[in-house]
Amino acid sequence: MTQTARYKNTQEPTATKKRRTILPKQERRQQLIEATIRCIARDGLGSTTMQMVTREAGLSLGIANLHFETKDNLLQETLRFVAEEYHNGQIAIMRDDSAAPGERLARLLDFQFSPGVAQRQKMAVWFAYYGEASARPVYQTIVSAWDRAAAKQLVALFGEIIEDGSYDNANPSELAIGYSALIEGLHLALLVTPRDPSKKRAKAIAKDFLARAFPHHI
Amino acid sequence: MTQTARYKNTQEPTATKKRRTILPKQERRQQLIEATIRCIARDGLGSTTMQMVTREAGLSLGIANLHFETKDNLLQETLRFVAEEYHNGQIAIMRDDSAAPGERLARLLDFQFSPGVAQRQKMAVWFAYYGEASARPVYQTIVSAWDRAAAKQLVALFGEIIEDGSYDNANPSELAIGYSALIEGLHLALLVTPRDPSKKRAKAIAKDFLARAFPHHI
DNA sequence: ACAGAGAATGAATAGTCATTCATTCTCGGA
DNA sequence: TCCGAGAATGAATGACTATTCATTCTCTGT
Repeated sequence: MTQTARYKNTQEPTATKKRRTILPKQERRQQLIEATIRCIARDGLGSTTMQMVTREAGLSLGIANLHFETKDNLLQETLRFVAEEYHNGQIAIMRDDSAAPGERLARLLDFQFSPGVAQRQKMAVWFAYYGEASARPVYQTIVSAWDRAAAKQLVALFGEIIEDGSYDNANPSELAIGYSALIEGLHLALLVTPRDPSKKRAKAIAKDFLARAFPHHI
Repeated sequence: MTQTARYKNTQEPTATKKRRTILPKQERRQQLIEATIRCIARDGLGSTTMQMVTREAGLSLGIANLHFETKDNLLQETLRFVAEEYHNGQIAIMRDDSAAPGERLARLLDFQFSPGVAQRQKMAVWFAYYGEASARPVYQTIVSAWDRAAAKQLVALFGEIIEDGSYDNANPSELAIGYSALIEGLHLALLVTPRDPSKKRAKAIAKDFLARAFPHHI
């Protein structure tokens, strides 16, 4: 077969053809990452295809390979984006010296159950990657770099609060691991059975954990 | 091409051919489910193929379809097996009337961090399915049926303990959701970064949660 | 107005995978 | 010993998918 027939113009007389748009690399990449997030949330990491992602973005099949080289790379960059967003937000709150420790703690709790973070789409992406983490060390690497930084900040914040309130019997790093695990577990519960607990109740449960540890601050 | 050449015996003169074994349906099914668990833990749910599972079981490619009809069904049965094992164990401990409530709680904690439950392989399978849960309602259905039963038992046990210890300010269902979430979060942490926290430390953190809620019982 | 730089497109390619089923093998009962 | 039921095998099939790249389109600079 020759190649002469490959590029016949198949535009339908009735269909209005979408105008091809050109954007800077960074904007296209972000657009594709956001389409990937929606696809993973809707169809799962395992059955997300390049076709689905590019169609979701309203672009052509080849575009993702043009900007990310491979599917694997697109998925890694998507995880990196979600992980950065979550951990940057947390760290910024915890590092804000203009607020008292108790205030920072309250803001952290708000953030962790805010619509931006605790939305179905983001949590679905988060746990889709965790699900593959045991088989794909690169996912662990991407997340754990950010995780360590956030964990360090949380230990520091808890340390301040413990000193401030003279809480005996309270080990900041044990409490920090416990609190982080509780938050992840509550997010998972929200993802799997969103009605029980509700987001509001999940937040109240996390608050209760903090109130038991730091009664004078909550 | 005719079919005459398809079934030539290709046995190598040097290779010893494995004898074909025949087993009852139930044993073959269990053998395949266990091979599936190992594959998911090693390679991830997304890249587990029928070829890998049957090879892992030391059997032929067609055997899984013979016993499970489809791959999808094999995966569902595998999840069902893991979910049943975990939740049955929990429920049996919580329902054991011969032990005092505090004793049952201690046994539950032991169980949740026992080698059988908190092993890498099982946790990997668990979270692999959670990762797809938002896209596959059938996974939610399988897990949540068992989850509800275990949650109910846990609320009952916490209720007994609260009454027994006259703990004020303690709501059994809020505490039960919190405790379950904490355990899941700790399991996730063990899966993603097994060294930090260690299994021992994770258990201590869960114990600390219980000690804060029920100081006279732990 | 126009050229050319490079962004975007999508048909074709090459590879992988679940599933089927003709055939082979095993074993318990006759 | 031999037969038939049905368990097991694995080559072939058909469907699907990541990636490539020849071609088309858009826009900037002259």
